[in-house]
Amino acid sequence: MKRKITLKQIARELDVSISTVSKALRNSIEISEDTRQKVQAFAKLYNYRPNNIALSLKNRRTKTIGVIIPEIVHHFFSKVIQGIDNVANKRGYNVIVGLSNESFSKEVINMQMLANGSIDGFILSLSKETLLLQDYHHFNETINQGMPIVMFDRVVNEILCDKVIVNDSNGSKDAVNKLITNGCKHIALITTKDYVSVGKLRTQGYLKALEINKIAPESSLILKIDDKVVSEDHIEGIELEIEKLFNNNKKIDGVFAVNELYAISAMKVARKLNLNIPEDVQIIGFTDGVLSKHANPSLTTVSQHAESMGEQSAELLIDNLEREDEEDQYQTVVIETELIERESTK
Amino acid sequence: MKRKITLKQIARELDVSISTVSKALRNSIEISEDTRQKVQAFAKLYNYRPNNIALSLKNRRTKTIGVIIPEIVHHFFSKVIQGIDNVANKRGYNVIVGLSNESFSKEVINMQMLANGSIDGFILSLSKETLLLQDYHHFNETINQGMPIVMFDRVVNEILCDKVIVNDSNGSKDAVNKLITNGCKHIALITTKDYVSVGKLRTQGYLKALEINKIAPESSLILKIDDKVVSEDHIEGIELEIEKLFNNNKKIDGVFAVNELYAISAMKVARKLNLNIPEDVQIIGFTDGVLSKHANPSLTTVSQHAESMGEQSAELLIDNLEREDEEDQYQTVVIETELIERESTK
DNA sequence: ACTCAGACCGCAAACGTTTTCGTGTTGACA
DNA sequence: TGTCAACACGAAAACGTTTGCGGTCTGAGT
Repeated sequence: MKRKITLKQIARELDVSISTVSKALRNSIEISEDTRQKVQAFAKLYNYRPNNIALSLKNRRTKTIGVIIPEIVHHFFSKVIQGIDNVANKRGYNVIVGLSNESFSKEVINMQMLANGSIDGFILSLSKETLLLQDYHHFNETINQGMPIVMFDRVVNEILCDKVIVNDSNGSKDAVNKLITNGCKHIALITTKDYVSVGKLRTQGYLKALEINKIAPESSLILKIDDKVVSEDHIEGIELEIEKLFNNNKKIDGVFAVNELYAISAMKVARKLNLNIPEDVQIIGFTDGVLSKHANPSLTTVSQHAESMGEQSAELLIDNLEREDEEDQYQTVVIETELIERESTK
Repeated sequence: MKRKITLKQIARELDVSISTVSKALRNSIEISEDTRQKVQAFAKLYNYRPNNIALSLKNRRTKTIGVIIPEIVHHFFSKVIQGIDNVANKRGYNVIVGLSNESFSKEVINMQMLANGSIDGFILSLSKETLLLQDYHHFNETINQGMPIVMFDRVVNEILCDKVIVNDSNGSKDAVNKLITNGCKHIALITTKDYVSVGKLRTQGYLKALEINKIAPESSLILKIDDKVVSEDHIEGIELEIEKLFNNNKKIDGVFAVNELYAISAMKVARKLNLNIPEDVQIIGFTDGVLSKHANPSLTTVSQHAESMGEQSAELLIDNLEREDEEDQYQTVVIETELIERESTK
């Protein structure tokens, strides 16, 4: 088990100086053809590769970007990471991930761990707890230290940085519009509490669509679910709430849910109540995940183009990192959604 | 925008030497109470944190582990990453991910990028192409350079390193056994081509269960699907093959599929052919993902405890990294599966 | 007054690079 | 033979840490 070979070892072995080796490997004209060949041959033989850490220290850049997301076992977020990884690789960067688990303190800790030289910039989506507490000091601190941040999906206006968001309200509006043109008269909304920015925006889209179509919103048709907890675990609670919603509003003939899980749960409840989909009730979800695609019946849904979000976030960040002039002109990229029609609507 | 503060700056500001600052911050008794307080106060004020890269260079360890997986938009793999991240965080390590996209060359490139000092060790699962080509030189090279590797799930015997695998054959055997005790007489197997190690093992488990129950295997009941391509995209092809399987074997009353997608596809086909689940045909899948849980009917499945796999892989790697004696005694941890019974079986 | 032990602190090396600036050796040319 | 450019290479600094060692005080003990 031989350790990785260094410039110093090559130098000693070939009886030249370290600088000569370095220059020879970088094809400097300062070095004679002879020595250059000799060094390069030797380096190739021993499979020399410059030590990344040393380079990072010298260049004061790591060519690594840090990604912090609330959870990774989630179609949307993993798709975003895939997008990030695509362009990061293409542009010579590595990706290091941190999971906040929707917790404020883990988000802070993770950022501190990475902000001390390990990475050049952040791409992140805020944890629910952070959104709830509205404590954003850690973002401002890292930005003040000259480390750029790109926020995606769950963003917050108070922070000045690049952002990539989806047109949540428009997407929702279109979805609800679709339900209305499909003949739905009493459309329920299953959404999150308002502190989740995307939930709020999607709620607005729902209301907008009703307004346009001159339908009076009924508060009894709007169910705001509070899932501070990680979603996977308390589905039963969700289903219970949805069942109450249905039972209290027998005339519901359409459902718009702000995420996949809520939509699937609504489907399950509807089935339990012997409602046929899409004949008796039509359902549309948000986020085009694997569940929507393979559900039975498959779910009409609003696609957020997660991979594209990741790609654009990465481009934005790397552009910023490699920009010479220090002119920080932050931009917000808005990605349009797309309604993917499947079997849960007529 | 002030850059991150360094020891040198603190030293200059307080008119002491760099070493004094360093020692003061680490509470060395060499430094007087006075200066210690002064330095620490100043450091706290300016929110000093030691530069990670410099530390990595000095200590020749990065406290970072590299994870290379075939794809991340995949419940199993993301769950493994979550497990890895759990213990990595707990033990003070960061996680940097690389995606091979099931491609051999991307796997090699990714490993080379990370092996040059960026990380202390690897946790990885082989790409399908690597398994097909059987070219493992990159693993041996990194191991020879003193960088430990832990392989999980898709492993290969030729490489000497720690491994974490699931008891594929046993899990499959139990599943098929379950079908048999549930009354199934003609059980189909939907599996992968043999070069995928786990597919092969699960096939063996299927055969074993038949053997134990004195049922003669029929080759016409075994469907080996070749999906070199990333799975998401060509589901139609899969369904077509499965439909042929059903049509050619009208007496099929049980299906064991080596992954979730195949199982779901089988369900879809069965439904299309007006077969009731679980009355006419019972189905069991492998991998307890989100699809199985929320399918309709929900899918009985063999859980691999993905998160636990990730955790154990990380423990194994970090133990190895932090072990003083160089005694490499590689171990293979076998994780037992668990049959999770849901609605797709009686 | 001399010695000596602490107490307190700085120097310098080391980790592995890259790069600037020198320095010594050629050969050509006057 | 002396001068000077071209050529080939080395020394050293820098990135930001940690740490062994040596140095300079002060005060106490003889």
